[in-house]
Amino acid sequence: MMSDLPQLDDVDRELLAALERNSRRRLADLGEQVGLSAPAVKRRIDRLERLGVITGYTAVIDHEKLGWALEAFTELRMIGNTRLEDIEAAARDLPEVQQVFTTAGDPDALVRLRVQDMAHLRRAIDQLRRSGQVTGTKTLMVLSTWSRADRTTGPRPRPE
Amino acid sequence: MMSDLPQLDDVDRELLAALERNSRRRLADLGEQVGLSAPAVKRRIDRLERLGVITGYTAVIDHEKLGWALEAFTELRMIGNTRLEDIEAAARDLPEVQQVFTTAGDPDALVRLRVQDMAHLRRAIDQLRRSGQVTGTKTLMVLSTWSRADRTTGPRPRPE
DNA sequence: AGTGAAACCAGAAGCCC
DNA sequence: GGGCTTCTGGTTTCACT
Repeated sequence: MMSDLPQLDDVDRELLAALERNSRRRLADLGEQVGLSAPAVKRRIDRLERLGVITGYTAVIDHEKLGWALEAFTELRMIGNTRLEDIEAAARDLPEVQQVFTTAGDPDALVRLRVQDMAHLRRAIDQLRRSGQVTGTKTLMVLSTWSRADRTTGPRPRPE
Repeated sequence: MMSDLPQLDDVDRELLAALERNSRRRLADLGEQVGLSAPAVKRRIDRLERLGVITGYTAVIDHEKLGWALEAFTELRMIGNTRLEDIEAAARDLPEVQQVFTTAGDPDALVRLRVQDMAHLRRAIDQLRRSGQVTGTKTLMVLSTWSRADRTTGPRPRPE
């Protein structure tokens, strides 16, 4: 996975930042912001996709409005010979799992969970303990979340 | 923030899942998948946006390809009278901070950092310690990351 | 690489069921 | 609430610089 860095200029970086904030801006809008025409912007974006700098486009969902109101972090500790990718693979099968981070050091992994209520959380943690070779967990309730990626401007224009 | 839950049916949920995977599918495509016409899909999406279930649309960026190859979690401990929102506000000003979670329990907050190298990480942690009323930090290097939101299908079709 | 004009096609709106 | 048709306008391609 030794991806050498593509050559990007300031315009590319500005486009990336704009698309991260709102991936549905019009090509002409983006062009106005960075000082290019719409076709030029399109070719830039195509290139960024081809290079793998942009890996996809996603809708930001407010899971609280779907009834999944609780969030928690669970630290996982595994038996010694567990491979990192197995930890990750086991955890991400659960729909409650939003993110998995394998780490160097004491907890072997951090799992971010989204659940509907405490009973649901208990079930999810039980599942985690069952799957794989977990030797122990420690769970931390989340009181508030802030994500840079979620700092999108509201879905006003909606070209797509 | 007591948002009562909007009434969503299975089609809504299927649309949300599809848009989370790829927010740039054509309305007609989405309609084919869920068994509706394109205008009907548009009305559904408009409603989901209006309800605040969909809060935005963002491009998924591979920060490793931008040279920000290292990731870390830093646990923050603050002096007793620090307000949660102040913790969050202080951390998110740093460009290195990707996510901030305030928690109930031992660490007061978890901060996910993205940096270019170890020197950069040291500077970011120093900043965190300076800003706000941090009494201590403990940092964990991340070996691998998996995010449900990043499981987008590649940017093939590109309507917008 | 970028611009500008033209063609094409997806999205938005109106209307009827 | 959904489908169909029309029309608007953004995206895309092409020719040129």
